[in-house]
Formats: sequence, C-alpha cells, structure tokens
Amino acid sequence: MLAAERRDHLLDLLAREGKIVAKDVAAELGISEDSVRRDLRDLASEGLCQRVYGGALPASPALVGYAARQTVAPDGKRKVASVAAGLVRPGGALILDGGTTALAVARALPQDLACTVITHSPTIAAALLDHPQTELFLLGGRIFKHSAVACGAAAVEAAQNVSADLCLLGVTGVHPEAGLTTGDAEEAAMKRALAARAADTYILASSEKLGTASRFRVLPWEEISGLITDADPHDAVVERLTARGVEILTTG
Amino acid sequence: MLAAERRDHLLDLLAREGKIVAKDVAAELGISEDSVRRDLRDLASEGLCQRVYGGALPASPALVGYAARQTVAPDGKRKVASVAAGLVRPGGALILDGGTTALAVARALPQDLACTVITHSPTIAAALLDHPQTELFLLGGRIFKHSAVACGAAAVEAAQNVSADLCLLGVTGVHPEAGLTTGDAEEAAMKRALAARAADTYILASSEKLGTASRFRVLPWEEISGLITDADPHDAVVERLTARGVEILTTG
DNA sequence: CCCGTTCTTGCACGTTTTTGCATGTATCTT
DNA sequence: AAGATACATGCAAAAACGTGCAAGAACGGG
Repeated sequence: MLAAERRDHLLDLLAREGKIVAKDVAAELGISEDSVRRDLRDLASEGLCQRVYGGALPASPALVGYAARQTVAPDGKRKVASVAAGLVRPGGALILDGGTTALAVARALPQDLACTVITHSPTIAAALLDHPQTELFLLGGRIFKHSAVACGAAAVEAAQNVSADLCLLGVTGVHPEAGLTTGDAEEAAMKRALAARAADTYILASSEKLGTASRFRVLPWEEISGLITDADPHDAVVERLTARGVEILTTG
Repeated sequence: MLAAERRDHLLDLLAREGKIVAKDVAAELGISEDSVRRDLRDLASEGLCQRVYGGALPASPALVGYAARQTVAPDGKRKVASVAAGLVRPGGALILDGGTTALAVARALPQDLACTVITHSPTIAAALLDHPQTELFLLGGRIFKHSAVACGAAAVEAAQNVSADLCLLGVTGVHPEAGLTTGDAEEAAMKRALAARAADTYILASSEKLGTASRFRVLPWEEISGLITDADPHDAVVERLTARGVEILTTG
C-alpha cells in the first residue's frame, strides 16, 4: 500500500464517517499506529483535518458526506460494478451515473457489448470511448467539480429527452428509513431526473455506505428496483431492507 | 518490449487500477525498477500522472479511468497550444473544440486561471477537472467515437444557449482557397455552431495541415479571426493566407 | 557496409524517506 | 491520585530515490 494511497483512505474515511480512530485504522490497514498518527499530523498541518486525542475529525463539519479524493477503486466496488454490468442487456439502453463506482461499472462493461449508454459524467464518457459497439450519449450542463458530473437546470432538462431500460445510480448514503441520500442538492436532483427516465433503477452501494445518510434525499425506496452491494446478506441493514421489500443483489 | 509500449501499459494500469506500484510493475514486466521510475518521471513531467513515493497515482483522482493514452502531443502541437492558451483572458469565456490539439490547449491553461470553458468533448472536460478556478460547461449530445466529441442535432442545439469571447477550433484541412475543412459533415456543422457563439474564432493548425483540404467545409476565411500555427511565417501557404488578410499567429 | 553518435537500459553507490519500535512525557479516565 | 491510554521524539533498519557510468542497441552518414 502506497503512502499516498493511505492518506486518501484516511480522507475518505473522514468524509464518510466523520471521524478517524487511529487505533482502528491501524488495525484495519495492518500498519502501526505511529504511521497513522504521522499521517494525521501531516494532514492536519495541511488543514485537511483536525487533530484530536485518539484520532482526527474533519477540518470543517461541512465536509462530512462529500466524496473524498478517491484514487483507487477498492475491491468491493469492483465486485459491485461487475454485478451491475451483468444487468445490461445487449441492445438495451443504460443511464449511468457519475462517481467511482459507476466508473468501475463502465470499465466492467464488455468491450464489444452493443448497447446505448447515457451519462452526465465526462469521465465515464471518456472511459467508454474505446468501446466500439457502445452508443454514447452525453448529457450536458454545468460541471460540478467535486463530483465531476454535469448538474443543474440544463443537465436536468437534457435528461428529459432521453429514456432507457436501466439506470444505475451511485449514492453516498443508504439507510432503511432515510432512503437514498447524497451530500449535494443539485446532485440529488440530477439523480432523480435520471432515475425518472429509466424503466428500472438500481442503486450501487459498496458495504461501507450501508446504514449511513447524507443531507439530501435522492429517492425513497419505493421508487427503485433494487440495491447492488457487496455486503453480507445477513448484515443488519441488508436484512432491514429486505424486510421493507427492497430487492438486494449481492456479489456473493 | 518497446519503450512506448511500456508507457502505454503504465497509463493503462493507472486508468484501470488507479495506482502504480513501481516494484510490482518492474516484476511483472521483467524490467528494472529504475526504468519504471524513469518512465513515471517522464509521464509526470507531461502531466499524465502524479508521482508519489513508491509509484504513481493519476494526475487527478477524477481522471481515474480516463483514457490518457494517445495524448502524447507532438512538439508542434504543444507550441500551438501554448500560444492559444495565451489568448485566454482571466474572467473570460472560451469555447474549446475537441481533438488532440485542443486537448493540448486544455493542458496548457494555467492551473489557477479563473475562466469559463465550454466544450463538447468529454476528454477535454475530464482534463480540466483539476483546474479549481475554471468553470466548466459541457455541451451534450451523441458522441462520435472517431473524434470523441458530442455532435448532431442535440449538441448543436445545446450550443445555441451559450456564448463566449473566444472559440478555438481544430480542423483537419487548412487551404487558402478551400478554407477550413474537416472529414465529417456532422463535425463540420458542430464546429460552425461553436464558432457562431463566440466573438472571436481562432483556428489551431499544426504545420502538417497547411495546404490540405478535406471533404466538408467548416468555415470560409472571412468568418475567422486568425490562425495559430507552428509553420514558418515564410511558408508558401502561410504567405498566401496573409495575402488574403488572415491574421497568423506563429509560435516563433 | 562500416563507423561514429545517440539513446536506452541496468547496475552500483550514496542519499533521502519511510516505518516500526523503544523510551519518556502528556493526557484522559476512574 | 493512580492507572491506562495516547502522544512526541529519537533511533535504526529497510525501502525508495537520484545520479553517474558503462554495455548494448538503434540510428544516420559516409
């Protein structure tokens, strides 16, 4: 594991959980607590986190819930992506959200799959340029830097002109009661607009997102077809979702 | 194994896995770690990756999965791009075409330049994601694979809703009589639509394009503000263009 | 075809960075 | 107040780095 990668992991953890416990992270990553402390000290000196006894907190509470600078798609996301890619039928049309998990889906699509992909993410579009059989449609609009996707009025309007069989959405929070949530209002609206244009909508959520909620709701459970996750089917949150009637696709 | 092949492999790895560990790659390819480090250093100097202790990471996290290959811009294009980037004023709005030369322009824009960039190329958009001060607006539409830009009716329509101070267009043919031409009718129409939305339009053309013409005309000379090229000012084609009243910006 | 030049590549060497441990100190909990 | 936990610092081993150098390949001109 690269040192820089470790730093990213810490920031990601900070954004997702809102705190870091040095001891836990050291155990999780198999490194010494000293290394974690050193990293945290460095991050704090750059103003990226606030050092506290036992670990660290976000520099600004507002940053909680925002996707951090994630560079490496963890194994879980890749498995989720692989399952999701299996849902895409030849000849069908897919609306693909932005984000690292959705990017992993794009990468997991067979090179010669003949289908239509509609996306508001230039990153996703760029990744699919070398799929010769894939028809690509880009939804334009103002690009939101932190998530690297087109959002806002223009993008939502552009979405009204398309339709698809399947929509794959990434979210930051998956909670039995709060539903599906994300950290930005514009993004939430865009995701809603995308879901509305597809016959079926599935949520991509690696296990660490289960049970968490962010500020803005994307959709209630009633409006989605299912959840794709790498969590254990006997996970507490998963079981509560199943009880609610949500279809769960696992990577098992 | 060819050196260029090795570089491609590294970029591919970076796109797929999001990171490179020098030691692992050296073992996998059966070459010395020194060579890997040298390659990584070169790639980093071109802005294609970010060097870290132990290996490398994508230049920007948003660029994970972004096809960075084929982007080794020749020297001529880079010089043209540098001149073009100098035309962009802080606070101004720029319409940027697709293509390798335009991509070089995007790379040549100062990291902290506060301006608005409007483009129909997901590749360009992805390249500008790490410019924090740059406002990005993406024009959507059907993606034409061979040129990797949004074209067609939807894209042209989207272009009607924007305006800018400057438009930088790439073309495949630059001819004193035939004017500016390209090999695809839809692309030509899109370029026309872009040029119509900017106060000034400049053409990016490395020297090998001078004197050639393709099938579809983009614009006549009267409707452009100037040509940016790395050709010699005493080049025969350049002199004929000057005689026609075309402003020529050279890299000299 | 041959020879000089240039570029690439791997190795050796000294330097820098990272990392875990030990030690002593500070801080928290009870 | 006392024990436990977290912390900073110093230290040493290991890993990664940069540089110089030499052998070899590719190239170009004669």
